Amino acid sequence: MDTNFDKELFIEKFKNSCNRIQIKNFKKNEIVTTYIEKRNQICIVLSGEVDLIRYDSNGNKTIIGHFVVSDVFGEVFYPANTNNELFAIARKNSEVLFFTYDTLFTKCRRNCDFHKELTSNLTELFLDQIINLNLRIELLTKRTIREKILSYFDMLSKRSIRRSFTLPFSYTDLADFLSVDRSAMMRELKLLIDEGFIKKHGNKITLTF
Amino acid sequence: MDTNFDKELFIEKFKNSCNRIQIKNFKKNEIVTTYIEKRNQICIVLSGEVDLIRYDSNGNKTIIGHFVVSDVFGEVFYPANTNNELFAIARKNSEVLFFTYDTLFTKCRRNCDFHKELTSNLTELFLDQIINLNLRIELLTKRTIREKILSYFDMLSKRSIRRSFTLPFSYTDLADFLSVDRSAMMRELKLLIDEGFIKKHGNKITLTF
DNA sequence: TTTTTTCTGTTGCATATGCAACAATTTTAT
DNA sequence: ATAAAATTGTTGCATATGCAACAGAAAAAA
Repeated sequence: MDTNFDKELFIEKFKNSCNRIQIKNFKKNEIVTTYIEKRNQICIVLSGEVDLIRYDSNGNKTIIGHFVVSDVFGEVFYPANTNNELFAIARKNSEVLFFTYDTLFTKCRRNCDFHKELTSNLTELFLDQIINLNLRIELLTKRTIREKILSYFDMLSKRSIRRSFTLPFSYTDLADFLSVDRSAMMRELKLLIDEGFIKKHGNKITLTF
Repeated sequence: MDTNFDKELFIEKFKNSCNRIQIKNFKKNEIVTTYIEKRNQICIVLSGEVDLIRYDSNGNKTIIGHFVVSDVFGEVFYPANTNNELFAIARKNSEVLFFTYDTLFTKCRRNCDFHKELTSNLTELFLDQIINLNLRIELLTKRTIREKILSYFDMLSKRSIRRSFTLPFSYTDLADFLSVDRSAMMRELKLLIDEGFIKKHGNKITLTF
């Protein structure tokens, strides 16, 4: 984004100016929230990383979303009658800010002027989230495992401005994120290495094409 | 959404109050916009339907998004260095509103007070778009064609509040939307019919489970 | 440290899905 | 009205992917 909106600053302001919000800390692997009838809840990651998880009836785990600092998530982003059981889990020790969407449109007790700004800043956060979701859809609509892997790696490469980067996931989780079978993904990774497209040391990947 | 924000009204206001926006009409199958360096462009569907399309190097067509009245789309929702060639095409005769994201934060010539409201209303539009994208991701992360079909049908069923509904796509396009092979999808549809899960007359589907 | 758990890497096999191809039907254009 | 184009419905075959299973490595817990 080439706007001059300062997310960090916004979050700092958010944090200190309003009594309608909560900030909680979570240790690695703690459940941050479940998506069950907290209809208007919005969460913002202040530090750490949070994953949104779905287990289907076959026991398949899918990492629906992977959120980092300043990313927004929460049940408000799902339609009311979803029959999915989703839950957010802290992947690292994390700090998460909670509020309800309604809060935005009513004054808080202190009548803080933070509300004036909040809406437009929230627009920016939402925009970023839409961009993330579109990237995710780009990935998921790729037809083969190979294409999914390469798209994702390409994205990480661009993000780090290097041909090398460290995966934010274990390989097990990467498979769940790309929504493919782990062993099939490992097989494809091996092929990509053998064919000289990538190099791999632990969870560090280098693109060689 | 259970807010009292009136999208139709907002769009009407939008349409009449500001000189920073454009409204264009498109006939069925006309290209609405291509995603090439119109970096901050935002589009809103005022009437009709618009699809966002990607063709990959193998000639596979994917319907990345399907937009209806009050849905937002545009290049602003994609990161700058996307190597995807996307374009939006009118699926029916459509009316589309265009503006640039920057416009929001500068006054227009008439100094209309529409800007005051715009941001918060845009937040609502963005929120709706996030919900749509999350639904799409739900679909795409389903592991089998059968699950994708049933999830999608379930969604349409809930939306129409009936067990019967009309597909907004041809079957060819439905396959491109679910990101699967058409013939494989047709085969699976036939199985679903044979096993008594659904009924199908033309593009009208009835759930029977 | 030692033990336990999770993750990685790999393979054989089963099958769901993709691909190609075609006729029949429906829709759109002339 | 007629021709052209697109969609639907179907099938045989090839293969990419999923599934199960396991051993070794690494990480976490005790």
